[in-house]
Amino acid sequence: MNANAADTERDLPDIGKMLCFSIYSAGHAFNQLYRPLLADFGLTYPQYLVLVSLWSRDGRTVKELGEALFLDSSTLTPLLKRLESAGLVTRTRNRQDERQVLLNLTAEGQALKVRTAPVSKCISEVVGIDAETAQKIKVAIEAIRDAIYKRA
Amino acid sequence: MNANAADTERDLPDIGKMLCFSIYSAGHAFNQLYRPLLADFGLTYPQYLVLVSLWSRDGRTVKELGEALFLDSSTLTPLLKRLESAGLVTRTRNRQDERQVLLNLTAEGQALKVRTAPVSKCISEVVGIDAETAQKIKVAIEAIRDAIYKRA
DNA sequence: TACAATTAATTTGTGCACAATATAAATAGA
DNA sequence: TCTATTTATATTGTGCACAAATTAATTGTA
Repeated sequence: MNANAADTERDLPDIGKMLCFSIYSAGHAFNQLYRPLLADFGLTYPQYLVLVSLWSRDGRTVKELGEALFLDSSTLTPLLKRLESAGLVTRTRNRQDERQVLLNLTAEGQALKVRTAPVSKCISEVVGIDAETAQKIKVAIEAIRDAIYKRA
Repeated sequence: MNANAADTERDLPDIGKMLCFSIYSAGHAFNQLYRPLLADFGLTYPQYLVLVSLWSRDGRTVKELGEALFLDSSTLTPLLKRLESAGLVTRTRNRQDERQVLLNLTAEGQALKVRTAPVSKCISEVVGIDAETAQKIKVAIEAIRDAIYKRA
């Protein structure tokens, strides 16, 4: 193999060396880990993330929720309608600004905060790393995510 | 706030503290970063990952590809049909075992290996971290992914 | 050789995820 | 005030992602 071929080889993508693929595949792994646990409550993983967001701050608009989750309204609107159909959230137009839709948890939606508590405990047990290590990895991944969104 | 309330609070999920959410949102960020770059070649990010896999080992079955990408055939079959329609891969039943479908790159599919080389270069520039740091993060994420798949 | 069990791929149905577009309300400027 | 622009949601269309069920081929076993 000559020098040029070696140079070319070095730049070519290899699935085993791609950081993006590790993130992509780990995302699927988490989804599959959450799925059966959340299915007991009739929830999907993205729906659970919406509820987690609302549990810490209720009464937000779709846009604010989207900023927290890095999702836009075309993803959230149908998802929120499903949560509304399930009786977990209400969607009401803001009287002060009729463009906005305010999201509020119902009593049942609030109650899931406590009822689903064992889920997050189970997740951290399976992942099996200590809080500090997890925090370090999380910060590193967030830095990458934020770098991408800054440039793009 | 009494001790019980503090204990309860500690266990409740917070989107800002969840490692899984950083992975989930970083995955979307990568997808959005790749999208316009790959659109020039008529590819989606998952389609690109399939091609990357085949570039390093051509002639695999759907099952083998799925094991490499952590995807099952119900995801891959329609994706591979689209790549076939685009003239990038061929799908042929294995004569030795008619249950299997062998995947092979066409000349055009092979050619994309070189033509898309600038894409991965662009990605690493935007992510903007050195190879060693990226490697460390990748290994940590893979360990989490593998821990999940081992238990689930 | 029969025929049950396993395996590989496909099909079906549901739910994200997102670009592009549409709609309607609020705001800004002339 | 009138109209152009901006903003917040919703809609449409395409493509993953996966569980569950289906089909067809192979293997195991009596």
